[in-house]
Amino acid sequence: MAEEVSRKTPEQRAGMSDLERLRHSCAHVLATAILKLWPEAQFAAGPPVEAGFYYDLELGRRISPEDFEQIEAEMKKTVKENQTFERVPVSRDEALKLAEEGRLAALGPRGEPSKFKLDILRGIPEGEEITLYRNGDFLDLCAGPHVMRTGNIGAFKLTSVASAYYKGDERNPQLQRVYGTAFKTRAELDAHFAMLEEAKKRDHRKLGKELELFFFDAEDVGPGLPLWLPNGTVLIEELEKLAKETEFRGGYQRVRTPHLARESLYITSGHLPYYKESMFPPMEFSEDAAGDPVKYYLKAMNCPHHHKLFGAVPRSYRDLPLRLAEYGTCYRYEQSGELFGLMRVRSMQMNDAHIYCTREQFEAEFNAVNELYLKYFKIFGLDKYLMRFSTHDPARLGEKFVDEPELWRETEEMVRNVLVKSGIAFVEIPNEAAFYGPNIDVQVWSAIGREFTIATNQVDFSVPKRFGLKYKTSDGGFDTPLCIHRAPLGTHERFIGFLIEHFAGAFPVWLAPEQVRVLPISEKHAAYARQVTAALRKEEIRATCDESPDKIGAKIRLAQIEKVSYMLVLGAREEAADLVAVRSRKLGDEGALSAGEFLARLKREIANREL
RNA sequence: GCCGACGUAGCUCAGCUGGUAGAGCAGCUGAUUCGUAAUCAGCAGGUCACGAGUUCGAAUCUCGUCGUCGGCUCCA
Repeated sequence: MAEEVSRKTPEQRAGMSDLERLRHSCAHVLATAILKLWPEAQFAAGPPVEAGFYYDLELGRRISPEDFEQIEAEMKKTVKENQTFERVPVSRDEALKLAEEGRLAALGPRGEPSKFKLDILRGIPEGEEITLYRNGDFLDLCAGPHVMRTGNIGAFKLTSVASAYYKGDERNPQLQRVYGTAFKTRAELDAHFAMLEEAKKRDHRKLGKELELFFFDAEDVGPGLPLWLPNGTVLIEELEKLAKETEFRGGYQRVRTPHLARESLYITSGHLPYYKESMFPPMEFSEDAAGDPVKYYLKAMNCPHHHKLFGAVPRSYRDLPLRLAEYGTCYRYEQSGELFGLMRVRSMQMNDAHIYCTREQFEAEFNAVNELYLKYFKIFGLDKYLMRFSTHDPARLGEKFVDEPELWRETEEMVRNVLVKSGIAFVEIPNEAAFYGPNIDVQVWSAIGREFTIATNQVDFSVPKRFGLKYKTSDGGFDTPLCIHRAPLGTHERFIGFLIEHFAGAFPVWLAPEQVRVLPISEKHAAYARQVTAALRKEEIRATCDESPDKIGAKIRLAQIEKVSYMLVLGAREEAADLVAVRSRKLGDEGALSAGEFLARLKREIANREL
């Protein structure tokens, strides 16, 4: 996205890795091939991306995956010819002339100007060097860098075709985007696709079905509205338990609020009309004798309700910081094309809390929230994530960002301090903050490589004012609190979607829907097995007993496939000695223990939330 | 919402250029009572997403609707 909206700096270009150069070069080879087949194609941008490259183009005919074979064959020819990538510096006038003649991103002169290249050219600031790159007959406006020769592209493959707006803007024409990937060697390419196959096995949508965690009934319940099966509900409840324990210790108080509210609440909060597109349409009816219509909206966020709770009672500085927490259910009308398994849904439960505090308390509170994040990430063994610190753009105060220059400066400085002090790696992105304050998002990647915000921590110094929230200060006056919105566990839907992929469905025992399955070897030991199962369940261990007439091998296989944490194999030997033969999903046969010893170990693992 | 692909039993999939549906697993029933990843046999399961159209005849061709997926814009 950034590739086409903002141009890369010369430093970024110089820093492009060998693989990125190779892929970018492959994009040129792709364009060369497409032009041989359809000379009228108009090209826009063709950068390397995380898993490969793409080139955007406009063409009267639709390119479909069935065309890939033909395109790849042409690409192979170009690679085989081992053409040199020649860097051609030109003056602005020369470049403009070539674009007018349709010779950019083309194999030769054409009747039509290279319209997208012309547009890109006009966007290049005065004084910046303009370069073209040539391989064979193909000439393109391009800042490079490239590999030396087309023959350096060892192995490539086209992967998909999609559509994209020119420069990523909905108002611009829609282009066809052909995706591919390339590597130095065939072996690396094969390894890449093997890795993708593996990733598909951890896809939460697949595992959600196999492990009976959740399901969707788009017909009768509605798209993007997940229903949680018993196994998935265990995950939810264990996460809530974790959150409640942690938040209680962190001085949070729990609250509960309804799922909907009248229109006026969202007028006050500013969600209407700015957020209206993302809200379900209102329910409208007349409530009073006068027959005046009233509108109710399903809540898209919990903050307005929480602000009301802050204001419900007179507050003093002695009450601050006030931390209100709720696993609130929100509803957002996400665009149909956006829905994606559990990762983007229309009903979601947020690990939400709002911390109302003074400016003096802010840094300590924000730091505490940050530490909470790290604590959680450690529990889940989450190490591949990116902290994204979004700040405002002073040039857009009063337009995109509330006009409080001093507060912006102050809070951003405090947030930055917290991040730097904690030693967490983060990237700072200007102009990306919410209108009411800076925020930190935690980015993670799904099994198939899509990026998501898993958690968020936002500063709000604007909305409390809109709600007229006040507390009595020590000198007898009134002040408006700052507010921190935080959701370190994000929403149940997305967080669990992420956890399913993170653990590939094999949850640590504290989270596992089924912690123990007792497997009697034959019917003769069913009574003993039931007794052991009952003893475990009495201790609130999620244990079941498999009394099917299957052989022990089949029972074990099923338990392994269903990713049960522990299996207890019970036969004549165990029954005689009052033991249980422990088999863990991870390590296999671990030998016999007394039921009491096994239970003690299990309870310790659960209490410590061991991975 | 936009562009494209796809939609066959609970799941994974077969069904060639139109001749009114098939497998494996899961399920149910019966037999088997077995020591660390699959015991055997039988039975049952589908308005081929939905609705129109073309045709003597549609899972198969056309159009529309809905949904899912891959992207784009957007977000937890």
